[in-house]
Amino acid sequence: MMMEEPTSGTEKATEMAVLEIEEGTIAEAGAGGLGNGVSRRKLESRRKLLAAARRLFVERGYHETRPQDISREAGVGHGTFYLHFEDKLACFLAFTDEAAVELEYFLARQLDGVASFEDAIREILRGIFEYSATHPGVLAAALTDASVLSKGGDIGKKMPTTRWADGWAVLIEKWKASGEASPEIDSRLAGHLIVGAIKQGGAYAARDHLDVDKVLDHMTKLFVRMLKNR
Amino acid sequence: MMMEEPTSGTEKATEMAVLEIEEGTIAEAGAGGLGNGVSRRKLESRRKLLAAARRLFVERGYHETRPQDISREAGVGHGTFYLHFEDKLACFLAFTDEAAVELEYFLARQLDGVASFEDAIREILRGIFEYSATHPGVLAAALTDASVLSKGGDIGKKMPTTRWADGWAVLIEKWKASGEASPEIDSRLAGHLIVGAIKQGGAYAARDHLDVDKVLDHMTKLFVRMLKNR
Amino acid sequence: MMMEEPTSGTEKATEMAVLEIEEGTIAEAGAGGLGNGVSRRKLESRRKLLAAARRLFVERGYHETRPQDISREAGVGHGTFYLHFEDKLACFLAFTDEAAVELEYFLARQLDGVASFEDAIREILRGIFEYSATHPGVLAAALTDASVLSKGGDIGKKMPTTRWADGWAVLIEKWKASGEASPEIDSRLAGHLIVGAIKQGGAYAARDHLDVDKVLDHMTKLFVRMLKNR
Amino acid sequence: MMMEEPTSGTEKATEMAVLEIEEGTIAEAGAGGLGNGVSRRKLESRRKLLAAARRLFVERGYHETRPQDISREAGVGHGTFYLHFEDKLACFLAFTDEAAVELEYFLARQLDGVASFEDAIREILRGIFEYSATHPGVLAAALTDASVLSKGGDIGKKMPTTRWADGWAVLIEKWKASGEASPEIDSRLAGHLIVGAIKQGGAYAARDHLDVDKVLDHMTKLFVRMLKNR
DNA sequence: CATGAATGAGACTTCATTCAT
DNA sequence: GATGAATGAAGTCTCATTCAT
Repeated sequence: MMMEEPTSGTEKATEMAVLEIEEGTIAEAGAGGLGNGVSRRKLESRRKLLAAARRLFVERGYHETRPQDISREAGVGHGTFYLHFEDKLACFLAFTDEAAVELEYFLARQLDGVASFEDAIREILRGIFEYSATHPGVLAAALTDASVLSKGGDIGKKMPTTRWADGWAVLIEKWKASGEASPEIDSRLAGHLIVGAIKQGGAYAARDHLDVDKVLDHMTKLFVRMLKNR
Repeated sequence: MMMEEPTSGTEKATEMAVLEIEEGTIAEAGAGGLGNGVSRRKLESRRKLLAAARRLFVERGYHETRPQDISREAGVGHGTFYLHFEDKLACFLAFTDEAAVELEYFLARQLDGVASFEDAIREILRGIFEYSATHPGVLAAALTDASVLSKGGDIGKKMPTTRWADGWAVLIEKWKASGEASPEIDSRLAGHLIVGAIKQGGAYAARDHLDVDKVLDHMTKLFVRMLKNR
Repeated sequence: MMMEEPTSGTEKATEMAVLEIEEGTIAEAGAGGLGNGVSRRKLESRRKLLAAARRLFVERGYHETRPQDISREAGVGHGTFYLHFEDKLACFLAFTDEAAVELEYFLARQLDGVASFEDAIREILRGIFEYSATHPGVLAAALTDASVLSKGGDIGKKMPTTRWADGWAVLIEKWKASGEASPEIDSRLAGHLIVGAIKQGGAYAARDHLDVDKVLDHMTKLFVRMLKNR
Repeated sequence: MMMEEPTSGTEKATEMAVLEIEEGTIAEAGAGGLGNGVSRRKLESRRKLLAAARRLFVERGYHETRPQDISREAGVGHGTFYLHFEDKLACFLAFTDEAAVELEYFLARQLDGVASFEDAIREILRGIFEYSATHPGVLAAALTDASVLSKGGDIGKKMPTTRWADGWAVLIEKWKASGEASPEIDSRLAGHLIVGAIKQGGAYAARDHLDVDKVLDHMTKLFVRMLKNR
């Protein structure tokens, strides 16, 4: 559910989300007539590269994907890759960011009009699982440990893991304020624990082909128990 | 224990365990002549290689550690590496197993005579944190995602992550039986969630230099809340 | 003295030399209306490119300077480079020619009204050293070995080295005719020796931060000794 | 005479000189039985690589010679190159050193029993020209400007140019002491001038196919005039 | 005429593994 | 059993040049 082969159905949603973002950018670029042609061409290349990168990073993982493969898959020259990304790592981080933005956008919808704390947790998890179902392997790939990416240690960029942990922390703070979550919880730590648990649990569920609904149910219950004010 | 898979009770505090075996060997050697000497030499090489591998895998990670480095660090010839390990991956898995065994042995002590469920969780976590303090980086390295290790996908071996998740599952089952943990918990899933949470939480705590005791306290509370029967 | 950072003082002289050529062109263009605008625009681009090329070839050397760098430094598009120069080598040779013309123009002034043979040598050297002081690195760059420039061997163009060696040969012939220089000297060979000596000596003086006046004095004496009729 | 096509006659002398040096090394290694086998194999590889490097650097120049070409020419694997040289530059410098040692050894013979200052100059030049005749292109290649070799500027190693300039400086000092050379000469500067002159003059003579004996004669005369005490 | 995105051959270097000694 | 020299496929990235806009 959270790993393995990329599907065809995937790309539609992906491209949609990406398009929306890019449309925004283009829209911002404004009414200019000339610049847009150039810009469009370059953006098109970048889009193709990023889509190819996503496919390959998901399918093969970071170390098994060569810039060359990405270029070929994207149907552009080898050099074009380096026109858009400083290096392989930058490309991976761009993929990772894209996935994060995409999931967050996805979740935002999921949470629309959700009232209770328990429902929110369930809907977020449901969103993640649905995203994982329609974008197989993307989350697993995007959550790749930063430590295996760079030679010199720190990357400097905020990886999705941290980003999402922070997101959870914000939510937990809100629930603490509303009295739904226990006031004694360290929300940042709890955020990290939850993200770690989701990552591991998702991988386990995918590997052993567990029933998604049951897992969702269970995880919801466990997280609620962990956080709920009593 | 001559080649291949590292052993069960063996690697106490690695070096200690090895010493014990060697003492055994030496004792045995008593009457023996040639064969034993050879065995000792081989074991000695393997021990040095494994110790070097651990140092380097911890310090630099899997991809940044080359068999040559391990051999040099161990003070043996490069070819010797392949007398003891089929390939680099096998060596890493041996390290990983060693660390798992070591931690389990460490935890076994920690749990001696612990009665209540809450105390058990606290003591296990305390054990993990203490082990991490005395063996910095080892757990993080040993928990390296299987997906970044091999080219062809599956490894076939049970990685520490799974192993420890199973361990937690067994404990949870026990606690369910004694009525301390909620009967409705899926212990295997919960085991994975906990391992993921510990991994992520530990990395977060280490990265941000959090106070270990506070983290320990918090994590204990959260896990207890998650599991406890009410 | 003969190397290092390009200065502002440089550009004035450069532009002057180039301007003279351009003025000719513009004058020729005469009454034309449209053509002139285009021509001016094109010349402007070429001038900017050449100035940028000089800065970069001096600062980084031939192999470390890419056409792209030159274009960016010149503030024109990358493609524009190839509108003005057949390839990178042609651009370098243009730079080299420009420097040669410039130095010759510079020296012509220096030699105005110099009578004796010894004074002439001293004034030429002084001119070279002054030029080097106000155009740091330009001569060193312009004297780059032809052999490191092209893949296929010969370049076909006369490089400054040869050009200047020929210049010295002409002078020496003159001095031979006037009885000041020894008649038995092979002036072409001597010209090359002198140019080689100046190049090497200048590099040495620059590298070791020698006192310019002393070096000038010494070199003058040595060359005079070498050539003088006795 | 000092450039262009490498010949067959070349290699014999080269290898001889190299062998002598290496025999010395091996001899030093002493009577050891075991180590020698290994050492011999490695030295053999290095010798083949260095011979290949010399051939290619001479024939094509530094920038047109790839490590890969050197390995193939030497009949060893690509990786072997990096077993012996840290990088391409290190290999070039090794070649350069070898040539310097070789020429110095060559010249030492030439100078045996030469008494007068004029004879010494003539014999040194004759030695250089003879070396150039039997090792075509080697000196021109070895005298490659340090500035075109490395990206970051300084190399740190003393190039043959400097080395030989220093050699001349020592000789000139000696001649000054014996009263043969003018006492007012700055020997270090003069050394550089002479090396530059020889380099340039040699290149000119080679390019224009001048008669070696005439050039030798002329250069001797000019240098003697330059240095002689009167 | 001007632009700058695109190109792809090819540069240098690394490293897991083998094999002669 | 031990050694370490040797291997060569593969990796990442550059850059002189072209060409669609």
